[in-house]
Amino acid sequence: MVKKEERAAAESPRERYRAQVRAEIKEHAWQQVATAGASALSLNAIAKRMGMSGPALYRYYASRDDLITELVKEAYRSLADTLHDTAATGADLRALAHTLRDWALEDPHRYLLVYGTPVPGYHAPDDVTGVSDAIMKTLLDACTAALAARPVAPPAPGFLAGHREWAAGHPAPPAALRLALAFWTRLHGVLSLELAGHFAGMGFDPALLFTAELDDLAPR
Amino acid sequence: MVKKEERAAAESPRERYRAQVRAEIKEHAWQQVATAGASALSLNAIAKRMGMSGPALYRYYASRDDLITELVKEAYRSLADTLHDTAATGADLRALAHTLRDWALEDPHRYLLVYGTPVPGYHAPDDVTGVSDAIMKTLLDACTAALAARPVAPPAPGFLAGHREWAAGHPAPPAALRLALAFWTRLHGVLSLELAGHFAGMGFDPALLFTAELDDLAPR
DNA sequence: TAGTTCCGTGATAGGTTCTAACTAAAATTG
DNA sequence: CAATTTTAGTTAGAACCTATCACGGAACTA
Repeated sequence: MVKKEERAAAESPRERYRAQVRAEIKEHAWQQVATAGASALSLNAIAKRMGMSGPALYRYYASRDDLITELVKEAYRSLADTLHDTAATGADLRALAHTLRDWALEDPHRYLLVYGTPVPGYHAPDDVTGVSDAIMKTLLDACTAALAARPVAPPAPGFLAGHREWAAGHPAPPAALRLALAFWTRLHGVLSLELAGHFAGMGFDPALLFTAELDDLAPR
Repeated sequence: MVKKEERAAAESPRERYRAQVRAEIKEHAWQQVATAGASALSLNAIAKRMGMSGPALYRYYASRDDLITELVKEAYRSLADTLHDTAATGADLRALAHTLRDWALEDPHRYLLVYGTPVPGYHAPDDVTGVSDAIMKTLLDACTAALAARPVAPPAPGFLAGHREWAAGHPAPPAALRLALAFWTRLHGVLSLELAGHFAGMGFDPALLFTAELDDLAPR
C-alpha cells in the first residue's frame, strides 16, 4: 500500500486532466464573476456551460466556497505578481499606484473580491496571508525607496513605533510604514468608491481624483 | 370611486396595520443583515420567524430587491440624519468624522450596505441621490467652516475648478470641495478595510490609524 | 347587514447547493 | 493479459431559496 506516485515531479495523465478541468472551471467562474460579481457565481451554470451535469463539479471543488476561495487566492496572487513585476523594473511609488489602478479597472469584480465586502459566509484562508505579506513587502520597499530619495515630511508616524510585527521584519523606518498604510487606505478609498459607482453623476474624472491623492502621497 | 381616504393624516386602521407589519419585517431584515450581511437576507426565513408562511411577505414587499432597496434607503437616511444632528450641535470636522466612524462600527453591515460592494443585481434607485446630496451638504458645510477657521494648505484643488455640479450649487470654495472629497475617500478607505477585516493580525489599533488620517485632514 | 377589499394560505414552478447511490471507464495491479 | 481498484460522471433526491397564482376567510366600509 505504499504510494508509488512519489516519483518526484512526474504527473500522471489523470492528474494533468484533473488540473486542466479545474482550470477550465476556474475560467468559467472568472467569466461569471467578471459579469455579475462573486455572489452570482453558480456551480450549476458553470457545469451546464461545460456540458456536464451539476454534481460533477464537486469532484473538482468541494463546495462553492471552495471555488470562491480559489478565485480569491488567484486574484491575490495576480495582484502580488503584477505589483512585483512593476517594482522589478525599478518603478517608483507613483508607477506602482497606477499599476494597482490598472489592475483594478481591468476587472473590477476581481478587485472587490480581494478588498471589497467579504462574501457571504466564508473566512479568508491562511494561505492568503503569505501573498498579502508579499504585496506589503513590495509596497514597503517602494515606500522606503521613495522616502530615501525625497525625504518629504511624512504624515507623522506615531502609533506605529511599537506595532510593527505586521511588517514581518521588514527593515523599513516607521515613516515608510506610515506611508505604506496611507498609500493602501487612501488609494483603496478612491478605487473602491469609484468601482462601486459612487462617483457616478458627480461630473469629475475619478482618474484625476486618484492622481490628486497620489500627488499628496508621493509628489512628482 | 373617489378616494375618501384623502382626509389628511387620518390613516385607516388597515394602513396602520400594513405599516406596522412592514416595519416589523424591516426589523427582522436588519437583524438578519447585521448578523450575516445583505446577501444572506432571506424572505422565507423572515416570514417563518414572524409566524407566517413564505409568500405572505410579498404583500408588503414586491421582491427581495425591493426590501434591500428599502434597507439601503433607510441606512442612507440614518447616516444623513446622524451626521446632520452632529453638525447641528456646532461640531467641527473632526467630530463629524468620529460620528461617521461610530455609526459605521455600530452596524458594520449597514455601512457596507451603503458604501460597500454593490449587492448582487440591483441598481441604486434614484431616491438615494437626494439623501446623498444631504450628506454632501453637511460635509461641505463643515469643510467650508474648517477652512475658514484655519486656512491650512489644502491638498491642492486643481481639477475641481470646472466640475462642481455635484456640489449642487453649494457655495463652497474649490478647496472645500477637495477637502470634502479627501475626507470622504480617505476615511472610507480606512473604515472599509477595517470593517472587512483586512487589518486583522496586523497588531495595531484601527482607531489610531483612523485618527492619524483625520489629523492629516483636519489638524487639531 | 351586504358588499368589497385585502390578508394569508397552500400549491406550484424553477432556481440553487450539495449528498448518495450507481454506472462506466480508465489505470494499476497480479 | 486479466482482474481489481480507483476515478469520472450520471441520475435521483433532500433542503433550501425567490416568486406567482388561485382560493377562502377575515376585516373594514357603506
